[in-house]
Amino acid sequence: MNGNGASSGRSAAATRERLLDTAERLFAERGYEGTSLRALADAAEANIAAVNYHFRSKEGLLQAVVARAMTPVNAERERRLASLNTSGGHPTIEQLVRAFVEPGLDLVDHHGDRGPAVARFIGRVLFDPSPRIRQLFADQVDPVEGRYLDALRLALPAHDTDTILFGYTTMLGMLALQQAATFTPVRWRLVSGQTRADEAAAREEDRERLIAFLTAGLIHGLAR
Amino acid sequence: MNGNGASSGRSAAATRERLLDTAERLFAERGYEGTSLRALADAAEANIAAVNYHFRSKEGLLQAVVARAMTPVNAERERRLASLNTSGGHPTIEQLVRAFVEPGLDLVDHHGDRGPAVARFIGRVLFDPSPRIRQLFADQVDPVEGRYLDALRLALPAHDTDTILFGYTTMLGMLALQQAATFTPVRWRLVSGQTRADEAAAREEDRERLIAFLTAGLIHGLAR
DNA sequence: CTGTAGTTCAAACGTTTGTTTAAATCGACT
DNA sequence: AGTCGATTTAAACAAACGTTTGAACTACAG
Repeated sequence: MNGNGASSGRSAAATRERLLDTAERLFAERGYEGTSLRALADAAEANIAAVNYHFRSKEGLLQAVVARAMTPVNAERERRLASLNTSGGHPTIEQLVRAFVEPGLDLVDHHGDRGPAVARFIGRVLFDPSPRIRQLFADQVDPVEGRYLDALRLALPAHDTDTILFGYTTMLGMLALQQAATFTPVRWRLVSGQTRADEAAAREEDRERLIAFLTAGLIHGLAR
Repeated sequence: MNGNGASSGRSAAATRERLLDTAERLFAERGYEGTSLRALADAAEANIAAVNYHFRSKEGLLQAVVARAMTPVNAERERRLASLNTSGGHPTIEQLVRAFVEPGLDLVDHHGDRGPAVARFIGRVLFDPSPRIRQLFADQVDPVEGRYLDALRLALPAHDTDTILFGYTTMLGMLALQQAATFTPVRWRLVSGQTRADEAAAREEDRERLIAFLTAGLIHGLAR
């Protein structure tokens, strides 16, 4: 048997990795349906058939990209949630918000150059119309989701299930929204010529804004 | 000249209307790219070429659907904004939120059977990956958007431009989110068998929740 | 009845889509 | 050197896409 895969023409069996990286970037920029396998293969400097060889299909590739991006996020959320529960006393709303939102936002920082692409990709997937794709994503997030809803319920004992669900959905949606960063009115952002450094600072500001906004909304913005 | 259009095989030149209604519904359910002209024509009981005859192209059809849905929303927003400005004194945050959000949410109620489809359609368009589509929508909303940002700035004089933009983007995003109603964890919603009446009641509750959440976030959740 | 403009229709256009095939090429091991 | 399994490649596949065509059909005006 061969075992690893250092192979032919190019670098190694890094073809698989290149396909993942490129898919992540193109799916983030153009969406899943908007990205053709041919454009993807070209950009990855690979053959069209390589996609069907390494992953089963285009959807298999999507699943792999989602899994690679979400696995660490899920783990980190689980870790933080457990840490909050064992540290005695009920966690505060802000602690819960941070435990959910920050692992998502950290996608950007923990992946070097690929960071922005990963985050926008996940945001896009969340908003995709296709039930198939949403199901695919839900399967990845499902287990942690249940525990979070339970924790939210404990932290907001005065509210009914619908209200809790609204709060959770809002948190999830606003996170995805910020990750997709899709429709900030462009003119305004471009008024001041932004440098690379400015972008990083703006991201940091937006992170705290998001957490503050969500915390305030959950505490002061839910009926009863 | 002919003038009107009562015509051949079927009812009238209601073909145009049927195409608009069907496109609205299918675009809402499957997204723009996910809807083929053939499936659309079948569902509308029309010929494929009818789309290119009545509208110039598939994108022309999309533009027509967006315009039909957004024109009254824009007008209503403009009307409310003007009414707030002439009634003396600065409008409150909640008044501003309502003036922006309610015309959007009213889409559901003001269109009879088509209501839910219209709202979800607009939500979907807002989250579409394609720059073309987002541009198309921006062109419809642009003029009112500027006036809203000015009003927000006046109502929140202590905050800088970035913060105002964050607040506006959040408002826009959460409205679209609720309109798309795309990723409420399905299991939870279905725990209690919901009747038609329950859905209407739940929508009314979500409306107030959204307004309260946004108001609270804008007042208590923005730094400085 | 004839003429004309508006609308519908079946059919075909040329691309592009995701997927499959079968041969070529590779590195590792005996 | 030679075999084997893993990988890459060019080529072709059928299906679906948005769009265009030209004839058929409708209704009304003269």
